Amino acid sequence: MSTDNTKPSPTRNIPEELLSPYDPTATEEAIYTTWKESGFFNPDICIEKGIAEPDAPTFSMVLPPPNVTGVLHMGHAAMLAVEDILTRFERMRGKRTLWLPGSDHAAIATQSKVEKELQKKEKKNRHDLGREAFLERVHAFAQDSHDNIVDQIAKMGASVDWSREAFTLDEARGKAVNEAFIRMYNDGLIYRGYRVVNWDPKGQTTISDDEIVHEERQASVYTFRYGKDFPIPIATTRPETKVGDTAVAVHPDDARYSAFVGKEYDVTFCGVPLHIRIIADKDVDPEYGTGAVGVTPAHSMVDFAMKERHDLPMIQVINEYGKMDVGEPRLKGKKTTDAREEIVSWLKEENLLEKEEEITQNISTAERTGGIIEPLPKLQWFVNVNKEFPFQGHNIKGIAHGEIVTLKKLMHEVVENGQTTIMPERFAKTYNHWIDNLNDWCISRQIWYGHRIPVWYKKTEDGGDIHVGTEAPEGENWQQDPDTLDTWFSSGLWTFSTLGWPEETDDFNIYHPTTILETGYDIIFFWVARMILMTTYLIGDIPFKYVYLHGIVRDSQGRKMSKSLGNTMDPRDAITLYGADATRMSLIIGAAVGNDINLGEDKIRAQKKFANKIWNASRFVMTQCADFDASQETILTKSDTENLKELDGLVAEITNDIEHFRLYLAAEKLYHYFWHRFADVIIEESKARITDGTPEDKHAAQYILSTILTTTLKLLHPFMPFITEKIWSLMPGHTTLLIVEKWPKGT
RNA sequence: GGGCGGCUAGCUCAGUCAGGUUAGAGCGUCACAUUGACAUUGUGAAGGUCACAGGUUCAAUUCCUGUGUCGCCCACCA
Repeated sequence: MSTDNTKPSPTRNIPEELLSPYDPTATEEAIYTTWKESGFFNPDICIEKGIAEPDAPTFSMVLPPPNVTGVLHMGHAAMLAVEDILTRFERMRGKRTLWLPGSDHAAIATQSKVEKELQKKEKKNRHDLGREAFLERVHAFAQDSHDNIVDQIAKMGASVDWSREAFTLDEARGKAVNEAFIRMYNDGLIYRGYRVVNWDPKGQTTISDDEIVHEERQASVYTFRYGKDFPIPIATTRPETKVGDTAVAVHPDDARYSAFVGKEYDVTFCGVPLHIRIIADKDVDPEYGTGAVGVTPAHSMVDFAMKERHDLPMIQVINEYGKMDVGEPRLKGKKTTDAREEIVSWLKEENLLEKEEEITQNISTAERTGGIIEPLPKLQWFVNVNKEFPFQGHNIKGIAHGEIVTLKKLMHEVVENGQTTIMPERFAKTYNHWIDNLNDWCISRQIWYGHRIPVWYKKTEDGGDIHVGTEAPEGENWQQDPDTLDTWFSSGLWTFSTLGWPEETDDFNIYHPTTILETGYDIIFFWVARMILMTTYLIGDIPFKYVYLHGIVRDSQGRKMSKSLGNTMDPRDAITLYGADATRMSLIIGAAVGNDINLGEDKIRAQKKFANKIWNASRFVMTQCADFDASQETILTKSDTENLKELDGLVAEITNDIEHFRLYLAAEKLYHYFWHRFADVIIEESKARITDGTPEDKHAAQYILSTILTTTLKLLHPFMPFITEKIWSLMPGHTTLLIVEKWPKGT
């Protein structure tokens, strides 16, 4: 430092630390440690220390548990900022405030990540290691990610109660998962069924409908007949599946084909004998293609549904590896794409192909592995969303105890009756639409990392026994189901599994239902809907009163951040360069509920300047008020009174905005007020009064400055916790922490 | 195919889901000033037919209808 000491020093009364420009990196870690050690993140300690009354209203929220697949991105940072603002606000308002952290094992995402690494580094797959050894690897990876994530959450300043931290795959959550599964099984809401499911040949597991991503591809659609004498031509994009056809469906009113309905034909299709029945089904669109559909019950969900309606046979011709599984040597063992070519050339040879056209079609791929979904018939576990059962709870408006309901009905009801409010409102429509089109949820996965299905099988002479329970029953040879549960099954329990359920705990009684769920709109189906499903059924109550959906953080041009575009921004870098406070502010300003956030570095830099402004203004006020005597009588001028009135107005507005989740507005107003009213005008005007004014005038000016500073620091604290806490600690007479100061009230 | 959202200053967005004087902010740009809280500064300026077209109204960026455009979600017309 090259500070020369020759100048008269107006700064002699301020603490050393305030002299240099604000340096977030030097401050933040120590401040976070102070908070953590104070215990104020934990509501029990707040009550113990008199910060919150024992009977104060509660504010509770779970942290959407980040996946233990790596590090946090800007979207997480935005989420943490919003949630921490709400938490700090309510804590300062004296509520019993709980923000409960944790992480998600993210079954398939984590496993496939570890598998990829294993393949890349050691050229091994999970079977080379075996279940136990492989799981050890996954656990080590998950632990590592977890530690990183915890560190990042702290760096953002999140005031989560670490003493209650949970993990979706820990022992306590395992109990909740088993309890939920067993109850649902006993009520007939979970069943095992042989159905066509979404099979991911790459990940070698089933996945749910929601884990499918549609991708547009060019494809050929072929119009042909099974044989020369077959009366009806059909069209398909997947000729290779046609060796599994057992019917041709036409519309009941289609005059062209009505004469054939009910007839049966035997043909040999590319060497494979087929027995085809002509059926009439209203699901067939007579306008499309030839108006006739080849029905392949084993390899198409719609066709499977037709099979159920018309009692057709089902022949599986493709196996789990996406290879043909039929006797004909031309096809057997071939990949589906190769088999397709074989069949097309066979059709040409036989002169059966009538037309070939190019179309764009949507192809189903697996979200995590990118594998192309192969619909296959498999014996799997499902949650039945349409099954009727008597409602066991008491806390859902409009539904009486014992009333016959379905899971769909419960999910609809709590949003419709206003018990749970989805924000922004438009997403309630999306939510309802999703429920209306919801099919049974396939919850079993053929992967190793996750909650093992609590079901036991035993082979017997006349088939087998099944037992649903946490432990194997008495007797020999019981084998647990090798499959694990969809990761969202355990996250669906998150609002209450984290509070000790199924035990009757104080935490559960006090903090459930939670006040608000803040999460990204991209997981409204995966998670929000599943939580509502699980909670309404298992608890007979809502999981949360409000759902605050935030958008996606994009780059400054509105593009999605992605590694391939090279426009990603690591929150850790942003924090290092500009500080956590600036990073938080940049993610809040301009981010209305449900809107995507365009974030450029400029925006963060601007907020760092703001932090510096706060720092310097505070330093100035402290200097000027060093000789302020609070015991002296204050005579305010008219403009002083107006300034205080304006401050009161600000307090009221900020309070109102946060209460209504308009954080972006509150942040902008604070920014504007502090900089352009307080610093630019009020402080400027005070300068002359303090240097040249009468003692009374000087005193009044000092009173105004310190009052405004004190109040604005409180208002700013939820948004910029580190710098405000730091300044607070440097102000004379402050021995307590700003984090638990009382939120200001307008007069 | 169904549904949803955006379109306001060069860029990113506000405009508080109850229409009304010169439509706001940040960043950027330009000019000037200042080293006595802060050059991470101050003052000032330029810059907008509020996508377009109809309609309702005394009055529309704001309400209604339609069009265009960009984007998103859902959906196995084989």
